[in-house]
Amino acid sequence: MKNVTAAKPEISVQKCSYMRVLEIVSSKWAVLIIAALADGTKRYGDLRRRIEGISQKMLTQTVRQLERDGLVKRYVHDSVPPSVEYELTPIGQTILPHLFSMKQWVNEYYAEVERARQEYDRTDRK
Amino acid sequence: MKNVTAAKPEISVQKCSYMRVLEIVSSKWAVLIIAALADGTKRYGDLRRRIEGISQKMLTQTVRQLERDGLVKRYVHDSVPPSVEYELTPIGQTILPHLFSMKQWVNEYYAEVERARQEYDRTDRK
DNA sequence: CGGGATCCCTCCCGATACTG
DNA sequence: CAGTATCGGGAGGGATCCCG
Repeated sequence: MKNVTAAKPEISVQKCSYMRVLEIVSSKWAVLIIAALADGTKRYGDLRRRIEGISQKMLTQTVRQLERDGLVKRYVHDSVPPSVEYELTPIGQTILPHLFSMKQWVNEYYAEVERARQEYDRTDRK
Repeated sequence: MKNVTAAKPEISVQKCSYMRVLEIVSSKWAVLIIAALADGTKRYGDLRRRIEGISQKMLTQTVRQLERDGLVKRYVHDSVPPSVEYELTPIGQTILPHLFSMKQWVNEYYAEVERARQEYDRTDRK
């Protein structure tokens, strides 16, 4: 008779869906860029200004990755000075409700999380 | 008349809800641990075995952070050998539907994302 | 304006060894 | 069994300079 709690890694880092979520919306910048594009197309400089603290390197890099994943479309206008616009693709749009619902969750529970942290730091700290 | 696209960082790295989401469910390990605890209390070793590829350092560290945030409760049984169990708190439970729904999203769109990647690598690569 | 290319440094995290 | 402590490599990402 085998052990019921036998070793079977049910959550594989390689295959499981949760890893794929994080593979796509991995970085904080990815989430913020998608959020910034939620209400429509934006230019590069607009994004840069709207997302506080992002460096151009990370903006470019992350927006490229989102484009590669098919979540963001990049439009280059042949003009002087150059103008580049970014917008969410239909697939990119489909992730918005999930982000919104996560946002709702935070708005509802963040206060409790902060209380828990203070409690933890007060009692369990050495 | 002011510029309509004036510089107003609407998405602050410091304050916005999306950052708080990532602050709580930041790492991949956090998500995988919560997922592993979805169907009930687990012992330390069980978690370690169920989550493929996690080191004990990251398991301990992440589980501690989740405990600090009030998402996970840690039970220490005074026994020899020692036994420690982890389970989701009520707050921890409330995040599960969001994770599930993200999982659904991935299952629905991941194929398209992979297609987009291949397309991107084929055409836009140098 | 919208990037590309570099330098450089932090800190994440895995590996390893030890403990109550 | 369930951790803690320490070391070290490597990648993430910021700062800076340059370009079409």
